[in-house]
Amino acid sequence: MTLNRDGSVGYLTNLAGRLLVRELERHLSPLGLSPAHMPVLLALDDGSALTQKALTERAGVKQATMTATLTRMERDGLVTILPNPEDGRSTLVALTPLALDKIPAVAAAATAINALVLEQLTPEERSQFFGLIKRIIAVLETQDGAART
Amino acid sequence: MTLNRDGSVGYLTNLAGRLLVRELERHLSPLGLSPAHMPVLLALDDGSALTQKALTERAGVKQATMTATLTRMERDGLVTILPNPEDGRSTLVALTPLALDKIPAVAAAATAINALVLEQLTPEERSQFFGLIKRIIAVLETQDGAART
DNA sequence: GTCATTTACATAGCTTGCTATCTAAATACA
DNA sequence: TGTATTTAGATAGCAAGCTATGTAAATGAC
Repeated sequence: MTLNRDGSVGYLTNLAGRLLVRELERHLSPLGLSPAHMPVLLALDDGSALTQKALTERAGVKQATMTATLTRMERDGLVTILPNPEDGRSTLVALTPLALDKIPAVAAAATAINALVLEQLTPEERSQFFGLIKRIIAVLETQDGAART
Repeated sequence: MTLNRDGSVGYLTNLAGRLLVRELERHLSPLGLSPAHMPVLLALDDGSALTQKALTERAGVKQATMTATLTRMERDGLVTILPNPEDGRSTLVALTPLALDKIPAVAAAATAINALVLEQLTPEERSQFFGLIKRIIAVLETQDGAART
């Protein structure tokens, strides 16, 4: 093993990301929800409606991924997807009462996981971590945007 | 949006992880390789053979995930999977010459991505980041292990 | 006003992750 | 020795990520 994973930003960040998804999955599955639903739930938790495009941007996933996630959420009675009267190409997505009812429990799960991780860190370390990971995201988003050109 | 993603360890870490995978994918696809191959390639790059169990542990994925990845790699001529003469339950996995030939390019890709990200950070920030993410991983692995009980 | 381009979403097909469960070999122990 | 347990992989089935491509509506250029 020439390259070692202990010095690899990619390996470590990816592993941490997957472990966080597993943990969130454990909290959400009793609610009939899963991690990919989170950005949609949080964006629409005030009962508003957004286009698929807006949700795609907030979630940081590709458009086709969001279409698939929303299709499953509609199938499971979590969202309604209606034509946008202002633009025949787009749709407006809103949470159903079933999903809105679950919001408090979702918020509690998100808070609990954040706390589980952050309580290991001092306040200074927390802001270091947030600052560093956001800078890493910024570099990678630049690369990702450039690749699309 | 009651909870915001800017203060969510999960959202940010997961996003960074996915952006890193996308970047690695861009480097590896011209080689006929993909991100999930990396832990296998790095573990066996000296021509040695390891059991599937050992590879599973190094990659940090579940056993069934590794079986699927190795099956695809075998299909694509990247690994050989042979019965372990020492234990009839297990198998020994080794890279083929085709895969071994690609190792230098794989190492270059890994180094380039690491450098792309890390050159944005001061040496002190780099060690901060590694220290913090490893502590986060440690907490989550404890949770993950406990859930299996 | 018409045609080309752009935009929003849908669809197809793949990989990679997961859980749950099955089989067969090895190990433990009574 | 013989049965029970544990362990290593395989298999099935699903979710969620991706790329590439198709379709229909909106926009823009003339």
